[in-house]
Amino acid sequence: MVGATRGFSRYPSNPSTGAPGSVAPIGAAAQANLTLLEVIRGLNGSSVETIERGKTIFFPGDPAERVYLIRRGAVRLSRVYESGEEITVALLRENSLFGVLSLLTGQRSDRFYHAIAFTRVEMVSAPAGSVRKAIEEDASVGLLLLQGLSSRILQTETMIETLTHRDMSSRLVSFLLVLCRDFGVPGNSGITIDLRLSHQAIAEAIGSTRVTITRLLGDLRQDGLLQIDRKKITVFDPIALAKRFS
Amino acid sequence: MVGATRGFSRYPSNPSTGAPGSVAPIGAAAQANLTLLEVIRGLNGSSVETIERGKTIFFPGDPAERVYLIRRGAVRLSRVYESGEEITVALLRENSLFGVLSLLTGQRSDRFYHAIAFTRVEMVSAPAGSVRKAIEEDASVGLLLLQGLSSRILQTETMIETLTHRDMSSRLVSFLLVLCRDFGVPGNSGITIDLRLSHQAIAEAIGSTRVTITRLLGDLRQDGLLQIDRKKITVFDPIALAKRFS
DNA sequence: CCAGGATCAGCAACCAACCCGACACAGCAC
DNA sequence: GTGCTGTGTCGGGTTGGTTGCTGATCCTGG
Repeated sequence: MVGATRGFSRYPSNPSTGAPGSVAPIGAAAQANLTLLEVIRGLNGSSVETIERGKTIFFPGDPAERVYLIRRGAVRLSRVYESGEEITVALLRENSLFGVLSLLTGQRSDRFYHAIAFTRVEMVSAPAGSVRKAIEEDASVGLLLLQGLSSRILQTETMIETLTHRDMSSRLVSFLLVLCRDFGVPGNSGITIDLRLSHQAIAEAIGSTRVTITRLLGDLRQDGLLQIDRKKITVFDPIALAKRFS
Repeated sequence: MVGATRGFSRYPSNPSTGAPGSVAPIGAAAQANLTLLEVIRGLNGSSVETIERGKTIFFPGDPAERVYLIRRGAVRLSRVYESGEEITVALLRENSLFGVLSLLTGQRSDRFYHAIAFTRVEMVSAPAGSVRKAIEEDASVGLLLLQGLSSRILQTETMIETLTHRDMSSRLVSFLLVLCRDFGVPGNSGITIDLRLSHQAIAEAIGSTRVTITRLLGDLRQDGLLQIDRKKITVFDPIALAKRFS
């Protein structure tokens, strides 16, 4: 253990959450080269669904009985308050697990988040009971799930990092970098975030307001750091953007 | 599915994260009534350690090779920036798993958080390899870990909720409620948060500054909502405190 | 293809919350 | 005693929330 002054980078470069679908298969199910997706699809009571953008996957208060895995698209977990205000708790990408609450105990429990399709979503799901049984029958299924959940935790924790920045500019920059990591597709002029993001949606994710996001995005665009074309943001150079931390 | 106007509460009352140690044992290891703690303690290469308050458990940059479970006390995961600024990513309580990064892939990876004992900590740990092997031998171990991780995710997500509040007052109140949930011990005059929290520590957890926390805590105390005795906060009535959301 | 509505982006003026810097003092350890 | 850490307080200045309005863009159904 050396001192406390090693290379701490502000750019979220968690190696393990870098590439979607990077979960390495290990164990018996893996020997057949099964991915988590194929495992879940093979379970009793599983289903494959396509959900249109904006449609609800589950409501708060619904019973938590299934586990979901995103095959394509993005899902937004949010919390709705009495005031009508809504905040985004997580933006889940391909290969993300959600609805894991249902795995927690044997007892019934209810969803407390609202899950909506942020884009058109293809996903597979299975009853929590089947998942539990599958784990007992084939331990490598447990391992796959474990790895999926671990990467969810890392994702969520980088989001916490983003949210503890005090000034909104840093917060926005940090969030954009997270989005590049999770939803970025490289192009010839930079990384394009493959989501149609309204300013309002960004505000709800980082705890700000629509007006502020408009202003800050305008600044970043004027400084030649990014470009917005039909609600899709292209970050020209993530490294340069990362220098924008205050 | 009924309408969108059901009882959304701002008070974090996630049933499944309510009581520490509420992970219900299911499966083969569980038939011997094994808890996650006993399972890990029984693994090859496991160790039981006691860490003094303020001591480091692992540094960023250290190789990620062990999985930890807190038996007693609290652990702080934080990120240190070049500027010397430090933010808290998670405050982990008894029965929380951490260091799960090491489970992710077969390859080597490095810690990117700093884990320090926030109180005196008793914990058990085991090499990631042993944990993997244990899962393969006994599937119910996987289930136990899965449940541990699920509850970590829920915990982290409520923290995100806390951090998306726009005004610091709401953020502080929300954080205090989270602390009551995770570290609260009921007494005759309310719930006491069993941590010695400096204002600075709170600021680092909710993305604010020491001065602001001092002011806001002063307000709450003056309004008869809480009491601070030798750095331990007692919330008289969480419900009343929850009304303090702006 | 176009009309009409809904959602979204951009802008300005106002104002307060809160960050910053600075300082004084209390408690505790050594 | 002397540090050290933590708490309490005060102004000045700025970020960013709020409100309100306008025009652009997108979507849908005729």
